[in-house]
Amino acid sequence: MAPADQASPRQAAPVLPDLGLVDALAQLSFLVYNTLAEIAREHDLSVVQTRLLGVLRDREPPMIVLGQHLGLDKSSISGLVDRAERRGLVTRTANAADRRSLNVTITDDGRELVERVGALFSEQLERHVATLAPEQRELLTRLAAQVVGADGDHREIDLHLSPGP
Amino acid sequence: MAPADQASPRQAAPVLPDLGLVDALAQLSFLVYNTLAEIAREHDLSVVQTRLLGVLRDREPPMIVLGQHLGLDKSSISGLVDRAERRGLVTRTANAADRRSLNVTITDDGRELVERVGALFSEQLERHVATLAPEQRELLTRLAAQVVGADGDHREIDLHLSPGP
DNA sequence: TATTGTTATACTCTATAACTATA
DNA sequence: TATAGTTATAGAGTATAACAATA
Repeated sequence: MAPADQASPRQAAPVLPDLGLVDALAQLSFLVYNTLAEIAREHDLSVVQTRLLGVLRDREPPMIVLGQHLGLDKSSISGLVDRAERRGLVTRTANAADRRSLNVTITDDGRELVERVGALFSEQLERHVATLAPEQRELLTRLAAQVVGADGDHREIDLHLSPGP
Repeated sequence: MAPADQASPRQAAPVLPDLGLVDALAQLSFLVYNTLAEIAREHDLSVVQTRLLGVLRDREPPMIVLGQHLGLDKSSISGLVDRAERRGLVTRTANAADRRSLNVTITDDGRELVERVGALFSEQLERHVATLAPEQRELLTRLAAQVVGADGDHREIDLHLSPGP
């Protein structure tokens, strides 16, 4: 490519679009969402399947609770778990306390898969923020956390990616 | 941070989760995405239908170009436009320069709808960042814009919501 | 009676492959 | 031949409604 003149991005100056808060947030979110969707797809997962596995990393909830975590109807969960189970990523297990209920458990394969996807997602996101200086990253983290923390009803994404310091 | 003591959120302090950058970004993005999805759904729109209308606000592209904007195969665009056209939100019009091609145009109804959804999305997002001080909002905007601007291939969300000052 | 989960049904969204009509 | 668009088909994902089993 290299259109040389016309718009000569000589070097560093990335020609930042002058966005308002709402547009900037919308575009950032879209970028992040697409990043996850793309990596998931490369592993034959949808975003919702990835979220399913993410939730199950540290829980073995009954179907109905899973539905609450993911914001889905129980009939949607049935199908979702069907497909994941068919692929050997999760299993349904009996619930000792209530015989109507079934717990959903991630398998070793499922765990391995979600960890791989999570790691790649994390790497890619790091690449996206690579132009930020350390203090800026720190700042962005705090601001994002504050906005998220101020929200009440909080659907799950829950890939808890950062291994933490 | 200042985690007060174990778990006594005396008052204002919203007990911010101590997230890493990646988790904070993921959760923020998820929050924003869900906000749009929910408002769209209340208007019988999916996120992709909303994006379709958003793109068409200032363009009348041929189907194939629409597919490039939205990152979809031409067959997916056919169906998408079919359903939107059936609802009277867009129309297909002849392309003078190439008789194989059809331009897609938003209707007045479509425009009205996407503007309503965009306004509500904007309001809701403003509510989400309401806990930020003006300088923080300014900062978040700049940081988000910088991350977005550093990205190359940029799929469209394009609701250009902020009427701008 | 109420709740947990499944199934039947219907619709959107997506892609691949085969097709038509232009170019 | 190559490109723009449609259609047929297949599958995921979603919800509503009706159902069975259990509480």
